[in-house]
Amino acid sequence: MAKSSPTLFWVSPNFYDYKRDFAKTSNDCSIFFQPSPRTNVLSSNSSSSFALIQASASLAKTQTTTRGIADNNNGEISYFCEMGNLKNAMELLCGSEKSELESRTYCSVLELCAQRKSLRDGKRVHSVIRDSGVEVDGYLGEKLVFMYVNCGDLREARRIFDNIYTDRVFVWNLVINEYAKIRNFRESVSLFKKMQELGIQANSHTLSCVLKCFGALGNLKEGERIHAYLYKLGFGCYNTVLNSLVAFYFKSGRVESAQKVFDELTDRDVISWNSMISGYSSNGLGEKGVGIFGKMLSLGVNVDLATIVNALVACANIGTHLLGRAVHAYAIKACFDGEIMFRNTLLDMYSKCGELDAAVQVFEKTGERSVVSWTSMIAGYAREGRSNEAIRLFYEMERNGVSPDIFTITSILHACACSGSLEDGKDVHNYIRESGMESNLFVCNALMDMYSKCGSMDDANLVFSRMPAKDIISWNTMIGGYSKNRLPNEALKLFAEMQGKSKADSITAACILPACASLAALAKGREIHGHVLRNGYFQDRHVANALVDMYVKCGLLALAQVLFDMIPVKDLISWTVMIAGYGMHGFGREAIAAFDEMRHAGIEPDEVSFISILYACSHSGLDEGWSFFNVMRNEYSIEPMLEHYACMVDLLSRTGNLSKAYRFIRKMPIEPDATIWGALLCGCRTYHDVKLAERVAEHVFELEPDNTGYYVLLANIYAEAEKWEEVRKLREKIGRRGLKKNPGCSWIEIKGKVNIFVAGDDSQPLAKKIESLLKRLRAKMKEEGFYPNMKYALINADEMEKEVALCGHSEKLAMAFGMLSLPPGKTIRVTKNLRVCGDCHETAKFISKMSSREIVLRDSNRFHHFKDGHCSCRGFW
DNA sequence: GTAGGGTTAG
Repeated sequence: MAKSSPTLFWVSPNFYDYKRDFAKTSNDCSIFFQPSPRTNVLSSNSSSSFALIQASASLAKTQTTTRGIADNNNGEISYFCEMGNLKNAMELLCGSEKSELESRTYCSVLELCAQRKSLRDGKRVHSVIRDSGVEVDGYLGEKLVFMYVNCGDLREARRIFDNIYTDRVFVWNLVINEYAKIRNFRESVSLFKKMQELGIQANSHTLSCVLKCFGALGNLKEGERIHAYLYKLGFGCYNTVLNSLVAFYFKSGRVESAQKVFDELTDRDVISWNSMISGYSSNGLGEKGVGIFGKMLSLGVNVDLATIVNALVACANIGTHLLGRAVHAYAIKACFDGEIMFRNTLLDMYSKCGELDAAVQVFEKTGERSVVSWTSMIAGYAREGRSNEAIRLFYEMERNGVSPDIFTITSILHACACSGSLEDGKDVHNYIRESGMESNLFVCNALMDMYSKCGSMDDANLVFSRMPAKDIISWNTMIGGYSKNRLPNEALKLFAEMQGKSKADSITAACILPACASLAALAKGREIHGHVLRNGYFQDRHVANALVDMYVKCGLLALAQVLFDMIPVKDLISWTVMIAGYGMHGFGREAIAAFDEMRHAGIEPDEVSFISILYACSHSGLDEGWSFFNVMRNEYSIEPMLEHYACMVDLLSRTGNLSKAYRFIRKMPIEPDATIWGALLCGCRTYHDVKLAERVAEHVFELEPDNTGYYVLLANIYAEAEKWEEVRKLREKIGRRGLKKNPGCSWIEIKGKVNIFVAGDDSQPLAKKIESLLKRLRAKMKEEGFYPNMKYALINADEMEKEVALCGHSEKLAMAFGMLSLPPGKTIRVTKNLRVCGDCHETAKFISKMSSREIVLRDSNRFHHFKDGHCSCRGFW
């Protein structure tokens, strides 16, 4: 296709084709536009207007003098006002006999005060008026309101306004508009309603403002009523009103209604067109916005700075820099490129289109950089994940004497959060304190997010607790922060505290569900599920995924699967959660099937979904794991991370290929961590390879010298091989190190209450009953020959052996508690913080057979479903 | 007569 003419290009009904074509054929976009240079306002001759003022002033002077010196000062004051000499007018006013001053004189001074925005002088005039005892009648009162509004003292303006009971629509508009300016739209609307009750008819100014208010308040119904009302009042062809209506519909997301109003607008001006461009892009229809810009050009509509700015925003919205470059070229020819607003928008457009280098170029060529220029650049770096450069720029900005504002602060905090740089974040926090921005809601929310992402929930909580006002984002940030930082109890506590203070939304649900999942707090999770259903939050994919994950981790795999099937459009996360779920519950085959189905659905797996599938294979002892490992590297070019290697070592170890696993670790291109060696150590225990275990343990102890679990594991290996001398040596080694113990702990939720058990703890209310139940069980197990491993009992009872002997007994206590507290036949669901111990595993099998009830035990590694004397892990754990 | 509608950064 040949290059199209500028007109053809822009008015094309099928924009996409042209866009494609454009990208192929054009490098120099400027040729598509033929702008006429903008009229330079500054070059117009201002001396003529100055002469006009002088002439009228001398005329006033003549009039004053003809009236005579003996006359009062009213004329002279008015003369000074006309001259614009506020100082002299004020001096004369204050020096005059109060009784002589006329109402119209006050009015002219007030007018000038308003014009000069001098609240100080305005207040002095007001005080003179009060002293003089002149009646503040309607007209003077209105002037006072006008002055106070113009000088920015809305409180005082409102006080006078409420006292004068004016029926002049102009004055009402003044106040209504001022409330809208400070974004107190409710007050504007309330005054508008009052005005209507009083029978004061709105004019076009009123309607424009009120439409803006309803747009901002998201009140579609009321706005539509104004739409009908404005026709009734005869404003149906006022472009100012219709422009507001267009903006209102766009703001309310009613693109078609906006379009219709625009189509029927006969008297379109540049603002009408600009509103269309901005409205389209703010509704995610950047292409249409750019199309409107093209149409403006082809129709020869004069564009202004706002047009260019809006067009660039539309380009940024589409995300292709080629169109943006075309607008850039046009703007240069039309002489807009010196405008700081244009440059800032241009910079942002390039940065959002992924052309950071171009953005830097614009930034560097911008002589007078405003805070917006710096902030856009910082945000650009942060967006690309180049946090360090963002932070560097932040300090450079300070050195250049530009003060950051709220936008800068939130952008830089975001950069610190992304790079996890707590120190820089704290520096920024110091700056925030010094500059008094600590009470700003946005700043606080960004601060909490930064601290949470940098892993310091204590700091986040400090900010949270000192916030003067919190919104839903503040709560969600904290709850989500606790969840992500593995502080599920704190998350649940805060969620409870939130009740009655702020209404939970779908994001809250997505933030709190992982906490329920991590604690296996099924009752709480179900409660939130109810909340999700009542509010229709299941439509939110984050919520749906979090719900599936919660049920997976609470042990209700079947329910998780039902919910998963109900998700209409499943994303990568949905699939990954389900695949991991199958894996955790020992359904390796199902995990593989789900993985294949996901790929058939055209969803590309990422490194996390590969961890899920590799984990599933290893936990079910499936050799297919190897083919997935290779597919990941060869087909998807994903470099294996420690987690992937750990799965492979686990798979080799479980399937008895211990020396292969050892060689595999040795050949890893990245440094193995304790988890990897630990996986092999587990294998050594399963296959009773003491020799290898000793070699492996050396690595493990070197990498994680303080992790008790690994010492216990090695001790178990020795004990099972009846190497008591080695057990003793190990004990000595541990004694020298003075290890912190990580106590085994299990919990079971009954009627929503979480009951926690620690090994050896007999302070539970049912402790006696639990003890005797376990005694009876033990005896019965012996009787039926269900007790394969009595080796633990041989160990001498001192501290180390006690831990070995008692290891995992907390789950036994929890299971017994479940048997005593739950009705017969009801599934017992127990969660443990460490891996389940072998003895308890046998006990659980026995209980499931003897009492014919299912036991679902979640340990730190996976799920064990015990039924009829068998476990779903089939010995793999 | 005085005012109003669209305008860059999170």
